[in-house]
Amino acid sequence: MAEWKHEHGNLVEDASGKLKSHGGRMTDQRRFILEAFRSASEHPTAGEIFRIARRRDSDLNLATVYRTVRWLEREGLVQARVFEPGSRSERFDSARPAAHHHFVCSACQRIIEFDASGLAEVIRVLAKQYALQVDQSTLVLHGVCFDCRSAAKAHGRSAKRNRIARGL
Amino acid sequence: MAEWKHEHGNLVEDASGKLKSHGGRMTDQRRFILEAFRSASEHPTAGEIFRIARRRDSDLNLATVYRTVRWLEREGLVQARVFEPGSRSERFDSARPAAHHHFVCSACQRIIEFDASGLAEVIRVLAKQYALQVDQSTLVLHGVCFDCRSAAKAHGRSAKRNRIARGL
DNA sequence: TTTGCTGCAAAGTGTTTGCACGGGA
DNA sequence: TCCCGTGCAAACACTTTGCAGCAAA
Repeated sequence: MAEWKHEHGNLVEDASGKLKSHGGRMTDQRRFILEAFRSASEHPTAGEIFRIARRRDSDLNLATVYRTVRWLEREGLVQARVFEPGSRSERFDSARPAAHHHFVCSACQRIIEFDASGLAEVIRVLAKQYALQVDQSTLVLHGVCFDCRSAAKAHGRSAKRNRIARGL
Repeated sequence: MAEWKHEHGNLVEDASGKLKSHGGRMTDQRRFILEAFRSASEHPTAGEIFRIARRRDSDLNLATVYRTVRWLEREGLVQARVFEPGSRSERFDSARPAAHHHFVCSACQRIIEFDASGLAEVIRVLAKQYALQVDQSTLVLHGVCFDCRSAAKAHGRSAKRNRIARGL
């Protein structure tokens, strides 16, 4: 995975561009939200973005965060995802062109991204076999990440301590 | 896919078994819910199960449906899934031992199951590469199914008419 | 009689919407 | 001036929970 915390690239600039071409405005709130998105842990929820952005504008409202992420979604700059039923909140993911997939650690909740190049071939075969037109694929793996496995092996270093070590 | 509507097998019997071994009771409500599950379209929501089961017991309550499906989930007989963020409800899936994956048709909303045998190898490689312990994998494909593609090609047979033809 | 299951209503969570105000183009 | 974006509160959709009564063992 090289770096589990990947670059969100130029979300702010991309968004500014989209705004200009639609007669929209780059307000302080939007900038704070975009920056929060960028500094948040991977795949933040609306609430997580809100809590971070609010540090810069204590009057910021959750509704504004939702409006902004939904707008980013419409513009194709981010994607909403639900990684597990039961955790009822959507997580937002910078929608990069290359298909990227996710591993969710059931111990520390970390979400690791990866490219599954081999998957493309599997899907191609399936599409042919079942005569499907496949537009999008989502692979989510659940299990235990390397750190948590090492931790468990080492001895009592708990998933909780892993989370804390990562600042979550 | 052989048959898109697969056998839910003996959900009722399986459930009875689990009930007996835990001192539980097979009530009418539970039976109606289990049978509704079986006769429902693939991957029903709690609401869909409720609407069907209520035809047999007009006093049935949604809360009872939720309690029952959550219990089935705990017993490992069904699995909750969210196929698309934005459709806020969970869908329930008979949890068969073999990993099975899903294709969601964006035209007629049909959910098609398939076995992706090739996927296992892809995952094995990923697990090794990233040093992950993978316990569960979920592959969801979005696109257009064979029927809807044919329909579109044939001429105006709409996705809606497809749905109706399938009794949804 | 004990205990499990139910219906009901209320609460809870995450997300969306109507509205009036305020500020930028 | 126009109208976009905001905060606020209410509405929403889905799911869960507390409780009292009922029913099966």
